[in-house]
Amino acid sequence: MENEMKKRTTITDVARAAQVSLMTVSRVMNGKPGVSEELRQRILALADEMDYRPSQIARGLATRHTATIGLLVPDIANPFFAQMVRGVEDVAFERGYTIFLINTGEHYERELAAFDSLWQKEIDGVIVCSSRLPIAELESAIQRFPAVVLFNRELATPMDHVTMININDQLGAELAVEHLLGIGRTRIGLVAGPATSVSAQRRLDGYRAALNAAKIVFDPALIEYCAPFTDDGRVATHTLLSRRPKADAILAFNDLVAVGVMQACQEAGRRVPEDIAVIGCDDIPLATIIRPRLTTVHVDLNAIGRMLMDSILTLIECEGDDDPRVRTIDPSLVIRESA
Amino acid sequence: MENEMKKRTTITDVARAAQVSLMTVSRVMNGKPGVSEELRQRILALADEMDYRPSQIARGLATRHTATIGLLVPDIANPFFAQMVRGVEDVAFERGYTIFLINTGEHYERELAAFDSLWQKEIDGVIVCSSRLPIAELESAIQRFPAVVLFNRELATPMDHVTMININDQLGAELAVEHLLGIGRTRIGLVAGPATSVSAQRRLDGYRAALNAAKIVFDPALIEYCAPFTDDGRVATHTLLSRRPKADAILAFNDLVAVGVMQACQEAGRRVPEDIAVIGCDDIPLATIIRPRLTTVHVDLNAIGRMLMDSILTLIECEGDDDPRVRTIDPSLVIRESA
DNA sequence: TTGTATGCGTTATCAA
DNA sequence: TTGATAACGCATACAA
Repeated sequence: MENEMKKRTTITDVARAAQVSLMTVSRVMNGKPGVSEELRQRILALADEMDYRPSQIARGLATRHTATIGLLVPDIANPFFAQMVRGVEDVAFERGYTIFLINTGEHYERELAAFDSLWQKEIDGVIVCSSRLPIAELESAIQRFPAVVLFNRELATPMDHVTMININDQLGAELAVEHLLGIGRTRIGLVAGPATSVSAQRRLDGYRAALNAAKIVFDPALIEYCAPFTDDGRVATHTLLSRRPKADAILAFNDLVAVGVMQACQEAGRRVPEDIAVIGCDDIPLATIIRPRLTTVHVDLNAIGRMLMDSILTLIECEGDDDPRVRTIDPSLVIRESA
Repeated sequence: MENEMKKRTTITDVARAAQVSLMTVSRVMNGKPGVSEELRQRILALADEMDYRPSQIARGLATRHTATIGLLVPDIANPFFAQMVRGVEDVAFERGYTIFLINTGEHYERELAAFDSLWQKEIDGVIVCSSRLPIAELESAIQRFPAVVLFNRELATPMDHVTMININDQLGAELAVEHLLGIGRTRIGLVAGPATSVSAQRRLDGYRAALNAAKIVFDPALIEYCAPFTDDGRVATHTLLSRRPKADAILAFNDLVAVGVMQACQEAGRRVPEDIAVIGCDDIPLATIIRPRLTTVHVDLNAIGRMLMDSILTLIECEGDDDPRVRTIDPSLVIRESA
């Protein structure tokens, strides 16, 4: 069996067919000046007829630009990232770029290997979401790329070719706790997510700050860490509830966890929101699907994705001199039925 | 501002440093024979020290292999595809390949443009999920690629370099309807999804076949098409219910739609599953999150993703002579609480 | 306005 | 076991 394709038409083929030099065709394909309108039209028609498409990889070798971006996410199956990735890819497509998607799976070696792999592909830039790498490793991993956008990670020393975009998780948690306080809840639990997560840490900070502002003493027994999934949230909530049966509200690390919290409450004979109010984070589609509808800290994931891609493009194309290197996104609270 | 990176070390740099020719280094990096063990070790050490990584794009130009696969999906934000993509990417990573992800957004021109874009990147193969292109367009779009895997689309004429993998949606629907029949339901509605979807068509076929086998006459008024999302399913169900108030079961196009069906039933004062049994399709994570837990037609999305990537690799690497060009995946019914 | 020579980083081919 | 040379397809710099 031979599955040899018919050879791809090259710029040379077109030049030969048009009886002109390579360069004339090259100029036409790149829309550069210096070709008579008549010739231009003739070549365009011919190229189209011959179904000629310039090889991006030959072009890349010559120009050092591949019109290609690396996108690192912990897990595309997580709706949080899936939604963002869609935003990234939409903008990429509009602007003629293509996305290399890699899942790190929260796995150390895999993330390092991913950087190496992308480096070999000579990408124009890389967008790194929620990297779990230690700060030193991360810095050395990204420094070699021409442009970098870091999502939900901060660098000690800002670098010229990297933009950092962060969700103000602390503010989000504060808004949530303030709302809970406002509806009269004072024994507020926190199902806090992974202890190693930067976001989790920032949300804990916000939680404490809001309690502090209301002069409520912090009770460590109201905190329970867990993996960022529904069932883990459910289990963690049972633990929390058995330790502090009088809790009258719970803030969850994310919406997935929040659903687990609600399940546990129901299993423990508590009504949501009457007995226990529940607030999630992120506002993924699930939040409006579940009953009671989830009150949650909202961020526009799709818009963030678009922003990530926009940012890396200004870094690449405009050399983005007058562009802020640090950007933060303020979430808002969406009040639905669970609190 | 200059964000010029330090130049990437090339094979020439390493050769010069090692006082050998390009070719020797090339042989070592590719693990090819014909280099003395001593030299090999010396060069390996040197390359490592100099942090040398071969440029995949130069290599691609020389070999016509880019270790790169295109992956077309309608929408990565759809958990069905997100889960599959994760499986694809996992295998790709294990095998040293990188994935170009593109969303077609169910949009005609965008899908065509995506094929063009991937063609220019000189990918080694493309995995196409649930293409919405008319058959002729699809065939002409894929024929130029060296290897193609088609998911949930069938070609009239099997081609040598394309493998087709399909979920047996008809069987899935049959299993669901048979179960419904088995628990005594006879007025079974179908919230059928998009009329243009191949899967929807196949599920309708299965639905009719199962009714037929049970000698129940087909009632078109029990069918309602809708977009494949929760709220659309909810609306469609209200329509269906107002037309056929005595329906005692509903099969939904997918799990998202099934949740909408359950919501509509509750809004219409029906209990699930007592008054109306509900069955979904796909078994996405949501199915076990929602209450009552969703009875659904199960497929292992992650495994399918892995299979897609495996298939394209055998097409590429083994020239897959003795490999079936058509493969079908039989779903199974997972009985939980909603039916 | 058009063309020629050269190089991008790598592998393939052939020679030593 | 090693090395020199020619591609791969395109763009840049410079000539005509």
